[in-house]
Amino acid sequence: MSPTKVLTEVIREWSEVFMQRSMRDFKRFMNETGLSFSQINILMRLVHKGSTGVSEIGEQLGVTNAAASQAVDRLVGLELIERTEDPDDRRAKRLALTQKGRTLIEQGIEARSKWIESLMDVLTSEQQNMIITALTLLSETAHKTNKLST
Amino acid sequence: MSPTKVLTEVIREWSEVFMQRSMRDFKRFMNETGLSFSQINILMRLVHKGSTGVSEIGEQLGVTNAAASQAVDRLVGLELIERTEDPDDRRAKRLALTQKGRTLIEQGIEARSKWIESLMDVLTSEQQNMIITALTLLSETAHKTNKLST
DNA sequence: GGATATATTCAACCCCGCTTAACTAATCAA
DNA sequence: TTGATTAGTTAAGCGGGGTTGAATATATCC
Repeated sequence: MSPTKVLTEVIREWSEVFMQRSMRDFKRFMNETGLSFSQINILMRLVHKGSTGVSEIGEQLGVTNAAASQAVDRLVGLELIERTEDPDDRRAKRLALTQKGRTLIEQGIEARSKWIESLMDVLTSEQQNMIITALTLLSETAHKTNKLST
Repeated sequence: MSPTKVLTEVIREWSEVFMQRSMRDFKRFMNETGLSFSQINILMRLVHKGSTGVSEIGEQLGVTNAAASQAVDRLVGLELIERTEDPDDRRAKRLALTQKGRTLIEQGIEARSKWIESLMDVLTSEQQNMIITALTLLSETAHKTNKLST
């Protein structure tokens, strides 16, 4: 087997395992919070980007502005995000997480993290160190390449 | 900083990066295929488990059997899964992916994999090897512990 | 063989999230 | 200034996906 084949195979395997697990946890998170996939998507976006406008939300989700506006409205109602006027362009709105929203979404990320941590428990500290190095490298690379693409 | 702190911090960072990216790609996949979160969840389950009954589906999704039955029905209508009588217990149905369904969901996994592969492109082959080893280890560990919990 | 349990489906109903279309308000440009 | 564009909201309507409750068919138990 060629080295490239090994690489893609390993990644595919890991993606499948990770997705399988994530789906289950994510569904559970949706049920617990009562939030929809799109709503969580919006909150995640805001964690990552700080603040954005309604159109950008719609664009990322691949839905119309109307849909985005409605989704935002529900989240504002739940006090998970704040919607204020953009002082520079008063047509636009600035959307940002409330503390409540931030806490909630970070709990979701924590839950995901905990699973990987639990995997670590059965490994030796050398193995753990290697994985730490690997994941750090992947995160850093992701950040660099994200800057280019987004 | 203690070693444990480093570990949790690294994992949290990676989870956030990965989730952020996954959400976007996943939503895109949903839009392209026209499938809902639950439907994809069911298909993923079948990729993983081979074949199951309707009740198990409902259980995994945390919904009633009626809801699971309806969801299954729609997927059968789309020719993504097959529903046949269980010869051992003729009250039950056996659900399995069609070739069409299998292909579709594997494309989804492929898409997820491709992102990680693209990250690899900018790394040296030593770094790549380390990541391969790390992910292999994680996958294996996940499989082992899954056997215990499920 | 009759009562009970299990697996699934059917029927009626409700809510959410999406779409299109119409509307308001602010900004830009000639 | 006015006409076009841009950001966002609102309204009406549709379909998906959820619920409960009853119906159906098969299995199991005594």
